[in-house]
Amino acid sequence: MINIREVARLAGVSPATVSRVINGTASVSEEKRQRVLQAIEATDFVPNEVARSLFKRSAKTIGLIIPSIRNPYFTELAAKLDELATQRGYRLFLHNVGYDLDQEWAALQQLEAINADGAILVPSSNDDRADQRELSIPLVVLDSDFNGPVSAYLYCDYYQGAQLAMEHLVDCGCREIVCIRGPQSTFSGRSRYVGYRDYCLEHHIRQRVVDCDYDFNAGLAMTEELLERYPKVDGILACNDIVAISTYKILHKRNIPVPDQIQLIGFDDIAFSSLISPELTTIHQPIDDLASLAMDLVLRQEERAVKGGRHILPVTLVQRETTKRKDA
Amino acid sequence: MINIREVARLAGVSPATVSRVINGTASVSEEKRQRVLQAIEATDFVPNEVARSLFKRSAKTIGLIIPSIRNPYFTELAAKLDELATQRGYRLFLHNVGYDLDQEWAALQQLEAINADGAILVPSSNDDRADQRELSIPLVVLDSDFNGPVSAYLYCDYYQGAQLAMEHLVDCGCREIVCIRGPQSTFSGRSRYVGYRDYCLEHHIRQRVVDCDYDFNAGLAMTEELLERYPKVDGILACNDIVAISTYKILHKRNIPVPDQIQLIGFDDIAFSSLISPELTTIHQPIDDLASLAMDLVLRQEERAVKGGRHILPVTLVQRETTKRKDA
DNA sequence: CTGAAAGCGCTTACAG
DNA sequence: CTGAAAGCGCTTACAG
Repeated sequence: MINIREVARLAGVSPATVSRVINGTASVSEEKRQRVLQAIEATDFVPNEVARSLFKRSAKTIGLIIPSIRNPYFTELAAKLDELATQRGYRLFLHNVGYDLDQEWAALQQLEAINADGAILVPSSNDDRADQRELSIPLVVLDSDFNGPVSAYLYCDYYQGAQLAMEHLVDCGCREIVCIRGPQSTFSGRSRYVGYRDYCLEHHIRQRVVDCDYDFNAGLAMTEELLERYPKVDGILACNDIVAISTYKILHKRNIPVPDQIQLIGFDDIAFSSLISPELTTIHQPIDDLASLAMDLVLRQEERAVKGGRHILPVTLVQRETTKRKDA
Repeated sequence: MINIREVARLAGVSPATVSRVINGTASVSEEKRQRVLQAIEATDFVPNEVARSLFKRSAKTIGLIIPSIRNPYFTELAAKLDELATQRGYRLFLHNVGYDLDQEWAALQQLEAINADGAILVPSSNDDRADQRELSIPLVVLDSDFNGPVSAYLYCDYYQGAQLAMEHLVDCGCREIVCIRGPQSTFSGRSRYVGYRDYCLEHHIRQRVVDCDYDFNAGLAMTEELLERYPKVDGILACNDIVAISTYKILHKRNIPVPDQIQLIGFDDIAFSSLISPELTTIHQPIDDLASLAMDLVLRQEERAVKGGRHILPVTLVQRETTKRKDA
């Protein structure tokens, strides 16, 4: 691997001068500039980013830590964040931790160790302590609200989302609504469920709950169980779209008409939810806004830290084909 | 940010000794070891990975460059590769380049610049020259077969896959099969189409082709066009599963029964293809094998380079619900 | 077993 | 405008 000294030697200048023309950080006589440029050309020289970032203490990198790369919601978020980072001259370093708290913590440490300029964390669990130790880089936490020395919190109003969903299901005439709740160790799982629970409490509706992980197979299995346990169900509030899609699959297989016999609503509004047939009614999360704000927050922190700010984004109901209003 | 000198000072030893206990790279007296461990504990010291990798010339990182993070096929590949890398003590650095050749090239250079230990590239185009310059790190190219100074090539037998698909469609009684072909600048798009073309040539079938990008919206639009252009179509070979899913959506919307009136087959066998209803018949790619082999190849290269090896994996047809054999 | 020294490849004051 | 020098934070021969 060629280095800056080699290039300097070839061009007959000092390494400092080479550095200056590469970075445009000071004026260099046109003649030497040309010689340097030629030497770079001739050698295919690419400056060693590691050495550079050791000196600069910045890697021009933002880390993103997500619980699962197999969930399109996270993937869509990552795609948007990636775009934004690139636009601003940063790289996005995606860490997939597979809902493993140790890996999550390791990822955070690694980001710190590679001089990342900031990290965006979607915690694998709301109980974790990943944020408890003071980190040397700005940390924006998404989809969680635990307390810790974090730069900023950012999440959607899931509680409100669940209420919206329930209201809608009731408007559609459902009387026996069961909630397939996600992992209760998770902020999204918890607050969506609490939204459902409170709605039931307020309206004197009996709670009907089934527990489920955020993945296809769990969704398939739990739907079977749900039908067993609540044979008269006429409305289902799924903890997220991928589970809702699994749910639909089982209903379809059993020839249960949707939305005529059972109405179904998901959460997230991933791209697939409007691609399947029938299209899924769901609670839409403003992923793009979420990503923009998150990126703003991590990068702004670089200058002045406004610790612990809380930012809550609103959520909307998107009615599509798996629910139908009574009067319609 | 605390550094190794601080820790050494606290423990009353030299930085070299601290380094030795951290890395277990030489024996240290038990007493000093304890003092060092305590100092590390007390300061929450995390060694600076940048400095370390500057010295070692290895970042314990493998880069993965994909054209699009929004295509589940790439995402599933990334998930598997991530698992494998972690298992072997490497990080996976995912670069999403959005089918942009400049970004692809930049990503490769960046990986080189950060002392990555190797790169796995899924090229955005078969025409690109990303591999033309000698790289200083091992490069395994997936889903492409261009010629260049690459460590290894690895792809599935798409040509064969397309033939399998055609055979199946014909067995199912289709007479007017149209091929929604993917980008012809792409190896997968090209070889799948060529498989279709050659099958048609051999069996004296008229080619019916429509061009499409690898994404949902394109799939939606091109299916409309296809129906316009080939009103008597009774079989569709889609360039990949996400396009096939879009195609199904349009057929469903128009009340065209699948597979009774039109039979449909995809390519890739992403997780979603068996989750939608009806389940999609498709050509299965052995993603896990692909990932394992790719990881083996990049890492093995570290020791001795076997330049330009070509590895072709077989592909299988998975019949599900969007096709039906005549006799069935 | 242990420390002082040199070096990984850059960049930036500091002089001139 | 330009070079010599010091330093970013580690690690590993080299002595002892």
